[in-house]
Formats: sequence, C-alpha cells, structure tokens
Amino acid sequence: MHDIRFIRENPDAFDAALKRRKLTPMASEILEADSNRRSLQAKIQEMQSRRNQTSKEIGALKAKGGDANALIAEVNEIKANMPALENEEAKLADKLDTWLLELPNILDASVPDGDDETQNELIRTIGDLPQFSFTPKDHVALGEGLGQMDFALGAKLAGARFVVLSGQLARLERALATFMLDTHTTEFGYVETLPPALVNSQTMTGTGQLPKFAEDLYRTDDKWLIPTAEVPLTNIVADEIINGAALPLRMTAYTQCFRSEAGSAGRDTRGMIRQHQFSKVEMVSIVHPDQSTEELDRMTSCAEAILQKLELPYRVLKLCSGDTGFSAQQTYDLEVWLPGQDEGRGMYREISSCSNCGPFQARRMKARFRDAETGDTRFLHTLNGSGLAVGRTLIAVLENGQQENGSILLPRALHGYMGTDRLVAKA
RNA sequence: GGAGAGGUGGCAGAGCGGUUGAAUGCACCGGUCUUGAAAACCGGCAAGGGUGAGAGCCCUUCGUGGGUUCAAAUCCCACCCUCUCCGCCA
Repeated sequence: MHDIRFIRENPDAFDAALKRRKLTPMASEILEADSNRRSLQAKIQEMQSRRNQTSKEIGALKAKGGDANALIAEVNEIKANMPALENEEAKLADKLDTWLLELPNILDASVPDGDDETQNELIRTIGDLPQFSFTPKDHVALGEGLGQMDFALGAKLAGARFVVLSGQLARLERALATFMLDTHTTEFGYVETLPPALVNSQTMTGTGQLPKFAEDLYRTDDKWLIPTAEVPLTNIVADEIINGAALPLRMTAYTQCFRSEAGSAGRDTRGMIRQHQFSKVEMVSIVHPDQSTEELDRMTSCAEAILQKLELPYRVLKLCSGDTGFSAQQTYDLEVWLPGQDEGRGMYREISSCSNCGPFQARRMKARFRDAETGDTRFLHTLNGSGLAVGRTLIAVLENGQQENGSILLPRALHGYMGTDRLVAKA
C-alpha cells in the first residue's frame, strides 16, 4: 500500500516509480481524487461539528426545561444534507484505496532495470558443480527409480501437480525441514512458529495477495489456504504497536503452501518443481526502518547457509525491475544447481527468494512500532525469505547426490537426521 | 451444533441515553527527593484523519456492520471472536 502523503509530496518520483514497473503515470489522477475527497471531507466534518454542537445545546436546554424544538429542527436540516456528501466521499475513498492497494511497491534504487528473469543481475556463484561420468538423471527418474516418488498416485488422489513420497524420500522431506528449522532457530535467532495454514481475507490483504491476486490462491467458504508462511507470520504484527526495544522480531515456520498456479499452465509440468502443494521453511523479520537493508543481507545469508551446509552449488541474483514481486522493494533469489534438468545438461532453479518489503505491507496491516526517542508511532519494515523451499531442496539433494546405480549420497549434514548416508531403491 | 456470559486505552478494570475520549489501578515518560537506586510525592501519557505558518481548532474510533434518537460505549438487529456448560469428534 502506498502512502498518499508521499504521492502528494513527490508526484514525479511516484510516477517514475510506476514507470519502472511498466505502469502508466497515475499521480495526477490520484491527487485529483485525493484533493476532491479532502474537500468533501472538510465539508462533512464541518456539518458534523455543527450537528454535534447543536445537539449539545439541545441537551443543555432540555436540562433547564426549555423548548428545544427549534434546535431539533435545525439539526434535522443539517442531517438531511449529509448522506449525499457522505456517499460521494465514500466512493472517492474507495477508489483511492483500490489504487493504493493495487499498485505494486516502489522499487529500491539498487534494483537493476530489466524486462524479465533473463535480465536479473548475477551477484555471486557459490560451490563447485558436481562432475558425473554418466548423464545425470532428473529427480523424477531418480525418485521413481528408488520406488519412492509416485506422480500417478498423486494424480489419482488429487490431480495434476501432486505427488506421493514414501519411505526414505518421505523421511528426507521431514529431515530437511527439521534441519532447516534447527539451523535457523539455534544459529540465527529465529523463533520457531506454527501458524494457521488457513487465513481470513484481511490477513491475505495485509501481505498483498489480495485484492489483486485471488486467482493464484485456493479458498474455502470464508478462508484462504496460505501460499506461503510469509502471510500468517508477517500478519502477526498487524494492528499492533510494537515496543521499539523489542525489535527486530525474527520468526521461522515450516508449513505446507498451496498455490493454484493459475498463470503457469503448461510450465514445469514434469516432476516436483511446481506443485499445487509444497512445503517450505519460511523466515520473516520485522524490523526498524533503518535496519531493513542490512536485515535483507542477513536473511539472504541465512538461506545461503542452508545450501552451503547441504553442499549444494547455487548462485545469488538480484531481481531486475521486471521480475521483482508486487510487495517487494528489492529481492535476492537463490538458484540451486540441478544437474538432471535440461536432458542432463543441468540448470539453476529458484530455491529461495528473500525480499525487503519496506513499509509496504506494514502500511496495509497497520503494523507500527513506537519510536523510543520521539514517542511517535511509525510503520515497521517487513522482510520474508524462503529458507528453503523443501520440495526443491529435496530435488537438489537427489540430483546432486546421484550415483550411476541410481542411489543417492546424502550431504553430511543430513546423516544424523536420516540415520544413513545414502538413499537406495526399495528391496 | 445447543445453552449461557462477555468483548472498553499497552495491560487490568469502571461506565447513568446528553461537558465521557472515556473513572481507577498497573505499566511507561518527565520532575522533586537521594551520593546512586528504590520508595514516596507532583505532572504527563490512545490511535487515525482534516485544517492551520504555528499555538491550536475540528472529525472519526469503546469487536465489526447496520438501525433507533436532536444526541449512543450506553437502546435494537445481524455477524465475528473469547470464556463456561452440554453434545459430537481428531
């Protein structure tokens, strides 16, 4: 959500920000509605003031036993004219709210220009790519070879884009999630949290999924399935005024995530890369505005630590203007190396996305803190990042650890969690 | 699902249809006192918005949305949530 005061004071900067998002300038249109609304508001408030004042006089007069009929008639006269103005004001306020809620966040100055994911900026590449003396298989071949990954069964039970894992692979999912949570809680100070997986519309609006992206979500009668734990975790501070001394707040959660993938028909149809249901360990930080840039680097490094401990090669990209999400000011993507993709030639695929949303979500959520020095309330900054997407991590562990005979050597960090150092086919 | 009770400021907790934006206590901030701290005492302390150079003035908000009334935290209706009991159930 945008700050109308910022637009009033910096209309040109606002339009320039829209332009970076490939949107047409709107500041003058917004400001006209804003100015009309405010003048209506002033008129309405003036009438309300007179109404309140006269009503008090009526009370005082009646207390003395006087005849208040003339004053009552006066109030009725004032009130008769109010609904028309109020309706008009409400319509304008609605229009303004819709704009402010549906326009994407202003990009940070550091975000490179670009149209799409091909123009993201490579920041660093970490780890050595595994070398194979054979053509590496993808996780589908490997998982089915192990007899522990069944897409047909997923389809029977639920439909396309579902899978059933069993045996060691089912345990691997659990091991990865536990390993990630253990790392974030014991090494990085995130508080483990178990939030609802269904949330109401207000919560979905707080983080920016609604009102604009309803078609990407699954819904029940009156609730929505979370597409990421970012939604419930971030909204924990909605409508709150946090004591500034308590910042930063850091939370992590392992949850199932549900996405309709409405815009992705035909993409990534093979395998576990893009499922309607997947699990993810999410990190959320709630910080003082001065700290959010630094916190984004910290959060990104926390996600990277997981990849490093799992001995998975990856690269870090800064998303360009055309690829940065609706609520984000700036985003780092972590892409893991998947040697089995592209016919065994391998490719990098997104496994984490760490974003600083600045005050954008906080303004939607009314999430504030009290500044100890000034005593004022200010909007918090919110950040979220995957740490990591568990399903894609499982894919990476399979494809990077594969042996010619189809067994999988596990990274050392998982041996304790798995009770073994390798995955082998069912007997 | 049924019956009952209740939702008021950061927290606890008063509140008669009319000077109640809301008593009181706690917490918090400032001051007096003290070598320092504590205690005690004094003072301050809701959020959002409009307007104004500013001091200030004004509007809105007592779970949410409607309604009654000249006037609603207070009355009426619907919904949401919490608690207690009963039923059902992982």
